[in-house]
Amino acid sequence: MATKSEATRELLVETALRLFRERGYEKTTMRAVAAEAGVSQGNAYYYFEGKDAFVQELYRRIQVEHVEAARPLIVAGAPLAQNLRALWGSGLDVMSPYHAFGATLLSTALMGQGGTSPLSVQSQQAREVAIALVAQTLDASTGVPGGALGRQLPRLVWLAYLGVTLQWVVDSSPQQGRTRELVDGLAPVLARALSLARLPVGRGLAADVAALVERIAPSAAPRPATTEKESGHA
Amino acid sequence: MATKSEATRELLVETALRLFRERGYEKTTMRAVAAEAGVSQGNAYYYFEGKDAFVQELYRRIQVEHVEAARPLIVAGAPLAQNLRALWGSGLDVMSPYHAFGATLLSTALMGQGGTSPLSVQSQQAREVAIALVAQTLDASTGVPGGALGRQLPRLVWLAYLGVTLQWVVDSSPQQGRTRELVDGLAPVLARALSLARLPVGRGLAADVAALVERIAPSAAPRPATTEKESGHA
DNA sequence: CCACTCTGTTGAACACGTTCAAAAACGTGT
DNA sequence: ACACGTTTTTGAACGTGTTCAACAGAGTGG
Repeated sequence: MATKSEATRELLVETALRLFRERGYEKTTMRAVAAEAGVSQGNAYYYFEGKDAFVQELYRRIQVEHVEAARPLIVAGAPLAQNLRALWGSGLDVMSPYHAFGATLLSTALMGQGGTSPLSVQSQQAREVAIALVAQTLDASTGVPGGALGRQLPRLVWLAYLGVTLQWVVDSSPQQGRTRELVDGLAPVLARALSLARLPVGRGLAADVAALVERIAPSAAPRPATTEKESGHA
Repeated sequence: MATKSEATRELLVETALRLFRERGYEKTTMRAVAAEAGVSQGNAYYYFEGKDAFVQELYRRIQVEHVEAARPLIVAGAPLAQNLRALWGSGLDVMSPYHAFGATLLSTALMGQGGTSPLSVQSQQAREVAIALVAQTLDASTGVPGGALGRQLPRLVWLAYLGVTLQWVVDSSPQQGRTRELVDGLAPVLARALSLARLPVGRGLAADVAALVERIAPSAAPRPATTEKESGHA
C-alpha cells in the first residue's frame, strides 16, 4: 500500500517547492521543509536523496507541464516558425514562477549531483520527454527538412532551446522580456535557416551538420525503456 | 608592501587547485586547504570570499593560459576553419587537467555565487578576455564576413565555444576524444556556414541574425577598460 | 496472541562552509 | 622606545546538509 507513503512524499515535495518559490533555494533549509511538512529532518532523506533531488523533481514536473501546455498550441500544418514560437513560449510560461532560482535549476538539471556523470542519467528521462515534444512539433509543422538532417533535428532544436533557457536564466530584464524577444526572433530565423537547407546551396552544409551530430552523439536505438547500463563510464 | 600577503594568497590558491586536481572539488575541504597551506581555516576567507572563489580564480587563469596557448597557433591569413580549430583545440588543452570537476567549473564560471546575477559580474572580465581572443582570431583569418553580422561574430563564435565546453564537460569518452572530434568537425562546418552568409541567398538571414543578437544583447560601447558599472541590474 | 519482517520515522550526531570577535604582527610617526 | 592604526592571523562558534543506529507501526504466518 503505497498510498500513505506517497502522500508523505507528495507533501514533502510540495512544501519544498513552495518554500523554494517563497524564499529561494539557498534560504530554504531542509529543517524548514521538514518542519513545515510536519515530519522530522531525517525523514525527508527517506524519500529524497538530498536537497537537489527536489530540484530534479521540479525539472521533471516542468517537462510534464510543458508538454501539457504546448500540445494545444501546436497546430498541425502551420509553418515551423509559428509552432516553434508556441513551443518555446509555453516553455517560458511554465518555468516563469521559478526564475528566481533558475541558475540552480539549470545546474542541477544539466549536471547530476556534484561530479558524477553530468548531463546526468537522473534527468535523462526528462530530457527524452522534452526531445520527443520537439519531434512532435517538427512533425506537425510545414517547411521542415527531412533526410539525414531531419533525423537529427529534434536534438538540434532541443539544443537551441537549451540556449534559450540559458539566456532566460541570466535574463534580468522585467518579466524576462528579453528572452521573450529572443524566442520571437529566433523562431523565424531558425525556420528560415532550415528552409535554406533544402536549397541546393545548403544541401552540403546540412549533410555535414547531420553527419557531425551523428558522429558526436550517436542516436540511441529506438528501443524504449530497457533498463540497460550506459556504456563508457570509467 | 603586498608581497608577503600576495605570497600567502598565491600559496592558498595553488594548494587549493592542487587538491582540486587530486581529490576533486567536493572532497577538498576548506580545512584541508588551510592545513596543507599551513594557515588557519579562517585565514583563507581573508583572501577568498569562499570556496568557489577558488574556482573563479581558476577560470580566470584558464582564460589567460588560453590566450597564451592560442596566440602562437593562430596564423594570419589562414582560412577560418584552420584558425578556429587551433583556437578551440588549444582551449581544450588548457582545460584538460580539470576535466574531473568541469561541471563545477562551468557552473561557477557561468553563474556567480548561488542566485545573484548569473553569467555573473565576477567572471565578466574573464569572459571579455575570451571574446577578445575570438575577435583577434577572426581578424587574422580569411573568409570571415563583415558587416552587421561580422560585428556580432565574436560573441556568436564565443557562444559556440561555450557549447563546445558544455559538450566537453559531459564528455566521458577517453581523453575527451568526442569533443576533439566535435571541434575538428565543427570548425569547418561553421566556416562553411559563414561563407554562405556572403552569398545572396544567405544575406538576409545573416542580417536577421545580426539584428537579433544586437537586440537581445546590445553591444557594449567599444570604449576599453574604464571601470564603469554595468547598467540594468535590479 | 505472539514473533517476525518490512516499511516509515525519529532525533541525535557528524563534517563541512562560513562568520566573527579577538589577538598577533607589522609599520609609522614621535 | 613607545603608542597607535592597519593588515594579517587565529580558533572557536554557528547553521547547514547529510548520515545513522535505533524505534514504532503495519501487515503476516503460526
